[in-house]
Amino acid sequence: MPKPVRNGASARTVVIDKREAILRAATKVFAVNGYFNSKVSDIAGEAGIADGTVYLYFKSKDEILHSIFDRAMAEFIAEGRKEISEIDGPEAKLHRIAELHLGRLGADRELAIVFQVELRGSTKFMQEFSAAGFGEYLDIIRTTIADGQKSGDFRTDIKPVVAAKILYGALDEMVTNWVLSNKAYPLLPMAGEVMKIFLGGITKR
Amino acid sequence: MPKPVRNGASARTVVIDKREAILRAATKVFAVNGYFNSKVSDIAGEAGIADGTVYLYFKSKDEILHSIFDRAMAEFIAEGRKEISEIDGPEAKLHRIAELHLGRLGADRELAIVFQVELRGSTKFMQEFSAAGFGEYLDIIRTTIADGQKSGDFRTDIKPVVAAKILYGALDEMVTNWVLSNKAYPLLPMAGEVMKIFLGGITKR
Amino acid sequence: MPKPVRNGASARTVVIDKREAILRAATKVFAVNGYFNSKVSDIAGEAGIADGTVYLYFKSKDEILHSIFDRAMAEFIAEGRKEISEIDGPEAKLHRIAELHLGRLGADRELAIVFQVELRGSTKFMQEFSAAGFGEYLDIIRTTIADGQKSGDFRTDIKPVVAAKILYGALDEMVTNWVLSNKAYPLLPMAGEVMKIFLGGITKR
Amino acid sequence: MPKPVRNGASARTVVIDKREAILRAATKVFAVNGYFNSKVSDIAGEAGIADGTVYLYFKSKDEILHSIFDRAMAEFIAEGRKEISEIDGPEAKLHRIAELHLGRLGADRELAIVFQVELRGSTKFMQEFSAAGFGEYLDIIRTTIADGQKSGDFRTDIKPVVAAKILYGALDEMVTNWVLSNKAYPLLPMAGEVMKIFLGGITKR
DNA sequence: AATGAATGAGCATTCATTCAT
DNA sequence: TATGAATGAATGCTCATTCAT
Repeated sequence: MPKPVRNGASARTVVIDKREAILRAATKVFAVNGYFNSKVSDIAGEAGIADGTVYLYFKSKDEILHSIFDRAMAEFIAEGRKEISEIDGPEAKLHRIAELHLGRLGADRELAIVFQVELRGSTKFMQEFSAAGFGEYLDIIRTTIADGQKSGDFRTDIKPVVAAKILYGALDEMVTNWVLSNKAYPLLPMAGEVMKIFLGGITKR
Repeated sequence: MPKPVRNGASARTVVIDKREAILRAATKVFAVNGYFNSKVSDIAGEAGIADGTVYLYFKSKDEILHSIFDRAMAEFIAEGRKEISEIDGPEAKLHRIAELHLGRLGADRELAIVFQVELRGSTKFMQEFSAAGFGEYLDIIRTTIADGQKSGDFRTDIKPVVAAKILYGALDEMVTNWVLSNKAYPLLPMAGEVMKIFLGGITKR
Repeated sequence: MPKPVRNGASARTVVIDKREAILRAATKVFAVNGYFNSKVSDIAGEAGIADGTVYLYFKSKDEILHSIFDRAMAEFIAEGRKEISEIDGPEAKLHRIAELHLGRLGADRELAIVFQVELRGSTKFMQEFSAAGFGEYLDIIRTTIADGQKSGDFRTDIKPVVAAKILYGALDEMVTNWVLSNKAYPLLPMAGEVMKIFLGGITKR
Repeated sequence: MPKPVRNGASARTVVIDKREAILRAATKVFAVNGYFNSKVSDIAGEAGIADGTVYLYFKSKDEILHSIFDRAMAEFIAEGRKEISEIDGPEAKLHRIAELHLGRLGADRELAIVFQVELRGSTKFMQEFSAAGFGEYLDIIRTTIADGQKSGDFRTDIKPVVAAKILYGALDEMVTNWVLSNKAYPLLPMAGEVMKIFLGGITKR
């Protein structure tokens, strides 16, 4: 039942905006205080709405955290797939993944904090996380490496799964260090550093 | 409720034992439920003591988590230093570090869970963690790599700090994956896999 | 959402209909969940209107409960007065009252539940209830009994007020038992059972 | 592990006392405000303890209400059984039951309020109530009436179940009226009034 | 040292009511 | 009239910590 709309924005837009506002506010609040130390009223306050309103868009505090992850991970994966499909050569593809990974999180410190720190606050969540998007992400890397082996670019004496975890772990560590560091340095350039070593390790000589 | 003492253990020994018992119990409880979902009474119950007794050995629940880390990290570093001092060659040293890292955590799944998951539940804690032993651990790796560059074994176009983080990140990811995996596989052998790639990446050709 | 109107009903009629619909819906909802466990939105949903619309017809949730009682009690009393005025003899009059009481509630289980159970959820409400229609109802019974004493039909060594309460209590208990019983039996026939004993107790021998 | 006790009271006694204190406080608070309008902190305050302490003795607010009923009903039934076993003749037995019923509740107005009003605030509770002690109580009355029929004292053209409900309903109504009345009159004497009519109605002529 | 009963601050969530449209 | 999104006050319950014994 669409109500008359004054400007170009639809009623649906308003809803999306408020949902977005809550997610943004929650990301910020979680980043600063941690999930367990954040109160729902903090999130509502940050979003400029009443406490109860949060529950019109999310079922629980927990669901907010999940949504932050879901939304970001979906974008992450979609963007990743799209970009590497437009690039030729496994080395260039991996390089691009590393740039996307560090570029995206490096551009949104709060999101990075939630990803690196809060998301891991519980084994339960980590396992759901692992079962969901994370596995898919790791798979993109693994496949790219396997393709590189078939094309003769990469050493065949290494297991793609393991190599994928190593690359992910290296990138992840860059982010965690960056997040926890007090010094403000750009995260994106670390992609080159990581790839220099990683490609050195997997490329055929 | 003084327990009968078998050997000539002093009162001090009893204290140490009880402190140890609490830390062991807490590691187990934290591993299963997560830090925030664990009650002090759960820990006390697991340790077979009264709730209040916990506070004779630790100032707060938070301090217990810190102590778990402190104790493990101290052992970790001491053992690491000792072992690599007995080994010659930067490659062999790094290899030994990887083995120690995965060997130790692979032998104590509960400790591994607390390290990989619970320890990261708060930015605040992560920063303290970072400031403390973790930096020292990373430094051992960094120094070893720098030594390898001086000795001509490793490429000099990479920054030791970055390479150290990459190695740590790769090892860390192995542990996290192992912890979150439902399949029971040995963690230690992954050390070889990681080193195959990492050394390939930093060794001069 | 104006519904198509079949007959020449005025806007006023629509209002009355909606008010009725809310009361009917509320009776049903209260009967199932109890007053305190019923949400205004449940009532609105049952009535097929928006939550806010309820407040165009009733000032508060509390007022709805009052209105259910008021409306039913007014009907109850009016019908009672009318019927007993058409009947001769105090015994027959009391018998008719019992039949009306059990007949009416026996025909509307939901209303009966609200009367027997929900209406008594608060001392405050019970006192208002008592002060209002209930006293009037009891008075009809009392007067009939007093008349029977004057006419020489009933024993004069009993107080009409007490006897009236006893009859009301007996009928009320029949309803409560019927409401709470899982077995489906007709309530009306219990009127005869009650009167057999009650009249036996108050009739001159 | 009995701790040294100063006076004759055991540790167990202390617990019982506090549990009792909570039940007494809750009965008072429920009587004044009604169950749903009473806060757990009100009960704790009335009992002179901290809010959390309530939960050391009761699982929930709901359980407190149940316990009030359970305890009182158990006493009620035990006392009833004992007394009527010591009395001869069905008329005298029924008379004693009426006296006990009105005497007990007439001596504890708060308990009476909870019994008459709060206990009926929810269909669910009423059904549990019905299934539990209440049925047993009604059974005592029913059996006594049936015995009176066998002994030739009571009319045999009435069903004992129905007669039992009528007596209970009459007594119950006396209590409810007394509870809701603003005038302070003694409840116990009403027993005689009720029995005068009830026995008149069921006794053989 | 050890106990565990008692404390009370803290918080997610609900829902009656309002009001802009 | 009607709507239903938004509000925000209200509260049962938990659990880290204390302390009398």
